[in-house]
Amino acid sequence: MTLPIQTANENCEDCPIRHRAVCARCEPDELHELDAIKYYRSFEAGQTIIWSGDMMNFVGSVVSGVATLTQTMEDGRTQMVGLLLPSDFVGRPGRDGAAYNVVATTDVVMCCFRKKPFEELMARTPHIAVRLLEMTLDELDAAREWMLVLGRKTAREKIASLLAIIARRDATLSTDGRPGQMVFDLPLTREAMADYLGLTLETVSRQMSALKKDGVILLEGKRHVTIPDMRRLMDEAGDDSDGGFLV
Amino acid sequence: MTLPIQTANENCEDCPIRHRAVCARCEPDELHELDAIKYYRSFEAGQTIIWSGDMMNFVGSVVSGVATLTQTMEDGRTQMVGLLLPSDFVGRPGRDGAAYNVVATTDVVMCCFRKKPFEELMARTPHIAVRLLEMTLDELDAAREWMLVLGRKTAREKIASLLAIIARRDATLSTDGRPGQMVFDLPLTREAMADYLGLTLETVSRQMSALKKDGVILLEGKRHVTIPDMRRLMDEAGDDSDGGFLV
DNA sequence: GAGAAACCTTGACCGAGATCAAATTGGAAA
DNA sequence: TTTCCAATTTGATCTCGGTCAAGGTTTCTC
Repeated sequence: MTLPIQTANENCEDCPIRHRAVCARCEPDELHELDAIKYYRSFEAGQTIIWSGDMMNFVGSVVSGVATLTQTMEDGRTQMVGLLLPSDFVGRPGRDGAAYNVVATTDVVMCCFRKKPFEELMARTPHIAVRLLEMTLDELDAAREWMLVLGRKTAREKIASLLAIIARRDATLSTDGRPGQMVFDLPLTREAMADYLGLTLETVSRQMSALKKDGVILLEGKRHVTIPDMRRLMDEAGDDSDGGFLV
Repeated sequence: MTLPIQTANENCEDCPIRHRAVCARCEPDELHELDAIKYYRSFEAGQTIIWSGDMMNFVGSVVSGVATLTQTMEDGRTQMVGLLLPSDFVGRPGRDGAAYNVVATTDVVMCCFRKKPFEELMARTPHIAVRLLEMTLDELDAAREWMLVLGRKTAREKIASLLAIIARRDATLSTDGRPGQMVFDLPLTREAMADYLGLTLETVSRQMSALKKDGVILLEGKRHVTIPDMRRLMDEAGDDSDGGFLV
């Protein structure tokens, strides 16, 4: 499992672009040039950041908060195709139209660059493009991993897969520090989970209840989740390995 | 619809890398350097080119033939996650292990570069990385488009979506040149179609028969397909637009 | 051209997940 | 606290696509 979910930056000062998305190996003058075309934008929870089809005159990355990428059919069926977390990159150098809706699920701050100057800088600076290429290849792997989930897994396996991914991203070890035990708050509603998994929210709810009844997860309230045995959860997810979890 | 299916090169001499994948804007000396680390490999239909988990000491692109990217669960469920056609790029600069099986569905010729020198060249040559980034972003868009198909479309819509994609890639206009009419040979077995669509081969067969009965497609034999009305097929695919077909 | 082996189609039946329809919970506002 | 409303759970029923099974085609081999 390698959805585009990543741990927060470790050494970020003010803008994740600087060291994760683009400039891990930038020279000072390149950083200065990036600074010159950089600006920040804030969004409230629920607000749409980008509409599918919009002109996009910027690229950027998430500084804080969570946003989702979704595609929608005209009859309303929607499929989430990605999750944007701090340090994740948005936008396409070399293309103007946005391909999906980007919606803030929490309050979000983005660090943006005007597209034209960014592209020009990229054309002169190999490691910026190389870094973006690496990130994009990671996202592609994640999207393809998710195609297996969507195409071939059962509802129970889908839920377990999603919980495993979220746990990997931002679970804390429980207070008693039992190895393999993880605790976290779900950052998604049941409906958002359903949109991610290609299910209905009723099925999500039923499978969450089933996993709880079977002791695979513990629930306090609707959102607070404890995984007593991560290995067990991975088994339920049907992953043929540890899913990269222990790598 | 923008699966990683692309039309064949228009100006290719011997190696698609030269102008599509990497070197559309290469200087002569860069081309020469690429030549120095380039070699060709041939594969027979049915042969596995890369096993998931294998060490990959090369990157490259398809010169001729068709290959598939598949992921498999230990119980045998498999999901195709990409189709490789002439000019498509394979491999990850910056990563050693392959993430999926790559299988030749026809005889395939690949143009390969040893990974280390390729990475070094890329680190010095911005437009190589920029070009690969553009291609990878296209593939990412395609994968995400496919997530909608896998997660939210009905069996009939899935089949129609796949036919539309294949038609867009390599259909010829019919002899009478009727606008909107397209003719092509399916490059996939029913089982491969099922693996692409997250269905069983029986369901694929039934839906093909249904589309035929309803006049959406005409079949001669099992593989030769005529689309009398492309617009009608797009409607059956449930796409909210022309799916990029007329762009 | 006979036989074999893929490949494909069709039918009967079943079940996982969708749909429709109430409850129930829980957090925020008053 | 009480009310309210969105989020969630649970139940009853239905349906699409899966599963199992039997033939039918096409292609390859000898």
